[in-house]
Amino acid sequence: MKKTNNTVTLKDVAKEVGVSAMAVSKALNGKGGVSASTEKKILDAVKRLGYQPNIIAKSLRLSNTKTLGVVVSDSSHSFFASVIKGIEETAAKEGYNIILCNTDQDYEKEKKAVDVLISKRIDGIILAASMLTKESDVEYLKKLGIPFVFVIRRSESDDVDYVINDNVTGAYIMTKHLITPEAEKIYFLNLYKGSPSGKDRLAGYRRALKENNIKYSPKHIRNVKPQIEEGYMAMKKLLADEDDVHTVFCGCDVIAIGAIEAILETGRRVPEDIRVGAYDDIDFAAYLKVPLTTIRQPKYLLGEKATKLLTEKIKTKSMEPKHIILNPELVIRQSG
Amino acid sequence: MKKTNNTVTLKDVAKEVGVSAMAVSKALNGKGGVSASTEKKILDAVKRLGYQPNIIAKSLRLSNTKTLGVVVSDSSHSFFASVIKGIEETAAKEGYNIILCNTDQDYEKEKKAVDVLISKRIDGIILAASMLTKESDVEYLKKLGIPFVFVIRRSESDDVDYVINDNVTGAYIMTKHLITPEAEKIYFLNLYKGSPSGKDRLAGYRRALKENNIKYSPKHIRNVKPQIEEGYMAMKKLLADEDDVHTVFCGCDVIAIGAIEAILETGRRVPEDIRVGAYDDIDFAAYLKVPLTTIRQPKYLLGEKATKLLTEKIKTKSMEPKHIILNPELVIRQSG
DNA sequence: TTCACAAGTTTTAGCGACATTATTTGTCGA
DNA sequence: TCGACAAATAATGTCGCTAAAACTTGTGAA
Repeated sequence: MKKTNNTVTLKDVAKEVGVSAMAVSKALNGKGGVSASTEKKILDAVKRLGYQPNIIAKSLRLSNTKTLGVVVSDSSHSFFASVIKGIEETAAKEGYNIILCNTDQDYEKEKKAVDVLISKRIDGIILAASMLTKESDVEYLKKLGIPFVFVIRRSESDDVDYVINDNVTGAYIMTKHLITPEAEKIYFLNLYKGSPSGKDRLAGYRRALKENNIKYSPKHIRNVKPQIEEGYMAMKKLLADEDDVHTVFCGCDVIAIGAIEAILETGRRVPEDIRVGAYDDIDFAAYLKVPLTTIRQPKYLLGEKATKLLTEKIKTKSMEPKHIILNPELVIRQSG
Repeated sequence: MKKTNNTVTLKDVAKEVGVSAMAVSKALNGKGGVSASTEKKILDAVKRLGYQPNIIAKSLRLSNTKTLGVVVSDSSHSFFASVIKGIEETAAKEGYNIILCNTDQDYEKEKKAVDVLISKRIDGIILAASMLTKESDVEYLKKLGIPFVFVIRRSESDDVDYVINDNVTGAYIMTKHLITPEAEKIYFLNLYKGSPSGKDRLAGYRRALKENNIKYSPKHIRNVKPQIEEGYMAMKKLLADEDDVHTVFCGCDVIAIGAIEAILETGRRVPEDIRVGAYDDIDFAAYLKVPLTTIRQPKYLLGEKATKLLTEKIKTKSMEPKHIILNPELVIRQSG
């Protein structure tokens, strides 16, 4: 194949200066073994010719790509987008790029995404709000032979790395906050069934109920996908089914937005008629119709910590799994 | 270097089946030239050994990476995040991955990001809300020798590809909408100075004023960065400086959110005391304290069109630049 | 039977960088 | 002046893949 584009290679620089390709390589990587004078000449020529090293070739030779894979269900979701920002910026600081893949909460799509990333020989994977949370999925990931870290959502298995917020405590704090002498029951529009975060939040919710002698009933729980529309529908249905809805804990801010929309539509007020608690503290939480009382997850930090953990694993090739669990924080605004 | 990980290569598969590596390559790429029987044997072995082609090696050989670079000022910004989603999903459909880079609105950082992407031999670049809009920047990009497409924000030069919404018309429509018999002036918290989108929106704004015999004055214009905080501060200052603020056109939704916050804080009402128009129609625009009357940009579509344009350019190696200009749409809610 | 031809298959030759090994050069003491 | 040794530089081979060229077959017409 003929060289169509004007790409400058190591060899070109070498020829220009009148040295071997190896000398150029050494000079550029600062490994020594080159005299100061030739190094200067080489660096000059590099600048003059506008040489850009071909990282692909380097990757093949060195079998690392300085690239991380990031798999996420929906990169446009406000909360995820903030985490991704933390991932990207931290990765950049550590000398990595990220390849971003959306999975649409689709199990098969996520597996395919992982396979593609493996093909592209990324150095590690960050699974953000992954669906691959089962033991068997973790087995699958381990066989791939590259480090990976869960973030936002943990896996069922504890034998892997993850960075999450303390969902049990977060839900506990919020539930406790929502409990008042008058509140004899608290409805919970929890995350979708099977979500590990949802399970943890349920545990926190139940603990708070128990401590306050409120009877737990599965009838008060609904499972909802994290979309405004879904929150709206779920709330609509809840209001139609029950006539004692006065306190609702929503599994995430987005659900809460939909839920509040549904509540207001019926002429009821938030929080006067129905108090609504949420979870996440997305960027717009304070600017909504009813500013959300919610549990703040350190979004950016989640991404940052996950990335640092992953790059650390890549560097050290350490194997024992770490769990980083960040503290949630109650943010009281108006909704509850 | 010794092979540390258990990576399976073409050669391994070939040996397993008892054919040449070439045969395996052909079989996998469906190029023909392999008998049906050996093909079957090869495909079996591939599955059995769990072979994953090394795209890095393939890239080096074929000098394409099936990867696009996406450079954006802030990937967590709601509007940009939606565009990126469109980019990523479309890219995936076309068989590409994306490498995402944040630039923080920093000119130097953006240039560096482009250089890294070039080093990684991506097949094309999408510049989303880029700072590299000057003629000289375009020169620089062209010298790189790979196709690139601007999206969201165009460059000064018309000699490049871009996909934008019709900012002139959008601003015109909004301004016209804001003009009433009583409104004798319309303040404009426009995008930052030097932004091509800002210039276009200013043009649309002025056209609407002219058509309605309202005198244009630079005193009514402020330049604001697209952040809530900045919108808040700008509005605060505007209210302090002027006592005839009754209509404000904000350069984007995020600015409007901050501006409305500032207005409400002074005890004034939106839209009763001050009408606020915005631009973008971000995902949460309908759920804010004062649901935004705004100009809808087709977010996802911007990303989709830009990606299709870029992959098309890569495929055909066509050179003449295309401009895709999408229609903006007035969405009337409550703010104005 | 012989030969032309096509289909199937293997061989060769890189893509661009760098680790490793081989070679040249330069310096200095004896 | 010579040899020894270190420093600088060059040559070679490889990462895994595939385009192109070279080589085998097998088939059917002459």
